[in-house]
Amino acid sequence: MICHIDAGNGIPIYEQIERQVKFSIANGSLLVGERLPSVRELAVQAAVNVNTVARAYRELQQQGVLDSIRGTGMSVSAAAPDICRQDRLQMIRDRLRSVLQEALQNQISVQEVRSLVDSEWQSLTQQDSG
Amino acid sequence: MICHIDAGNGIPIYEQIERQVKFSIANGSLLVGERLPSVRELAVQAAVNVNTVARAYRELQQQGVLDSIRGTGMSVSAAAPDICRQDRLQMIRDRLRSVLQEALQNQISVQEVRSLVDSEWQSLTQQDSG
DNA sequence: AATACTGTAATAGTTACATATTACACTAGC
DNA sequence: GCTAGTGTAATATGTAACTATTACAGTATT
Repeated sequence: MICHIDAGNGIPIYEQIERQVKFSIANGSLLVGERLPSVRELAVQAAVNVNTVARAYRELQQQGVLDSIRGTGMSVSAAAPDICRQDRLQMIRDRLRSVLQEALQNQISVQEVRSLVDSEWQSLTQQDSG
Repeated sequence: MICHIDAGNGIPIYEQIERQVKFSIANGSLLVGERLPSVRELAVQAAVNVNTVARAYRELQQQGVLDSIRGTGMSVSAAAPDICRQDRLQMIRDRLRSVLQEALQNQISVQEVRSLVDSEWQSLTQQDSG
């Protein structure tokens, strides 16, 4: 589990962790029953406080994505893949919708948006500089 | 000047106001020399505190977009259209980039993103329910 | 002068997020 | 039993954003 935290995107850190765990499960990078890194371990790796990771794990447990075994750790629940595959595109869709809404309200055309998407995607895939 | 505030998009209110003023100037909805609504007036219209509007206006003034005349109000500066036209797509681009970055990091394809853009755009243009 | 409007400023209180620190309860391995 | 590792919880601190309120300084109109 590698975790990328972007401090400048307006999404709380604990939520970014939640999202990335869900994506990893949807991808198959995390399998049912597999152990997650401990809160302390992930906190160090992501340069973040233990409480922040704990909050992410707690919410994922409440959503039924993770099983918590006190003293042992967190593991991917049996129901997790279904949940996460369902959420996979929806998570992106919601963020996208917010941007498109602003664009639409301010007289920006679909063509301009499409063009921005393609050019930015190309810029991101050429090299992971950002 | 009609101002749409979205409480759930992670962007501070004062910044949303800034952006919408800039878009309006870039669009030609606000012309050079034109008076903006007073801080109190816009605060009521947007259901927001006066201080929040004042902060947006102050920052726009510091960027050279607005001229402030104490006792009279704020007006669109001569330099504003150039600045705002330059920022127009860039503001959307930056938000878009952040979403695309998350999509890319989590194994979502360009095709899927393009499809989301088109379907969400259609959903937004069919009727302004959001 | 009086009034009503401007922007501006200062203060205080609230909420959300994140941090640092300490402690507790549980489990596994020796 | 001891130790080292789990998740969990409580407390305190700091910061950013927002609100509410009050006050002040300038301008325009009457």
